[in-house]
Amino acid sequence: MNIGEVAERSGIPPKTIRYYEDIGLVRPGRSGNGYRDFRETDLHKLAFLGRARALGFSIEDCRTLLGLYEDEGRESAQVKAIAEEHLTAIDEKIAQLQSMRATLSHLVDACHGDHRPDCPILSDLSGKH
Amino acid sequence: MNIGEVAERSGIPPKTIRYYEDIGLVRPGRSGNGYRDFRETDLHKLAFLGRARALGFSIEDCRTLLGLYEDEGRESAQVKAIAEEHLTAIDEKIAQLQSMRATLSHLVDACHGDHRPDCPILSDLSGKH
DNA sequence: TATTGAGCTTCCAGTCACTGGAAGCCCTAT
DNA sequence: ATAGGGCTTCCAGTGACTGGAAGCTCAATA
Repeated sequence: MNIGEVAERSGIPPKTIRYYEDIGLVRPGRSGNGYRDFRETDLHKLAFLGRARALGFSIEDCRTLLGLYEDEGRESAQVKAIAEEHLTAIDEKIAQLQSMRATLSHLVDACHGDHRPDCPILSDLSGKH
Repeated sequence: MNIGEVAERSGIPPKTIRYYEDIGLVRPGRSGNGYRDFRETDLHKLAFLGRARALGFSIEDCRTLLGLYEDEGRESAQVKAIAEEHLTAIDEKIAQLQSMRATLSHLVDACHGDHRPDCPILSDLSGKH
């Protein structure tokens, strides 16, 4: 399978697939012409990576998860630990964004947004007084 | 004022202040010994930047906001437009994170997390079947 | 057979907003 | 004289790609 077909079937762009090979996440073979030659297992891996990335796992987490996936002797506790840690990180990010959102939303509501220069948003950013 | 004092009073690390000078956000003078020499207005600007960054505005947004802040002839509508656009972006990020969170949270709950290898998280990532 | 054009290759650079580290100057206190 | 802390510049690395250039391969068409 050439990279184009794999890209289409996995939903991952060719550039990204090459990058994943660079950093050792997949190791496709090569055809006589120098083209990458992907097997079904490579496609499967890439789809796995696509889903893991869509859940926000870092590349290093993905690498570990892929390793666990291929390790018959894994303990589900290892997987769960990674997922829980990631979940905590997501919760922290959400909380941070919601805090920004709250402040910003107040400021936007307070700004009349017309041709005059007075602006509560800028006042706040400048330290109010 | 030397960079150390400005860093302490603005809450922005010296490295970051130098970086802000590099990209033209602040333009401190220089003392005879080559040290940066900050005035109160520079400090004020840096504090402004710190607050804007804390609300998640990009550096380019910060540059624009700073420009508007210093422009007596600004229209508050310009400021509000930037803030509203940023608010929308924040809402999109929150929605995306919440969607990840929901999926991941289900998977974590479904995983018993013990010494056995069966794992709904990995099953899901691998495409289930 | 010659020539398109699409698809593939590698390599380099850029993104964003810093951050770490190295090498070296300046200033104050002991 | 020396030690330390603070300051300077410059270079490189972060994460995860992404864009672009130069050039090779392949299938189809004129």
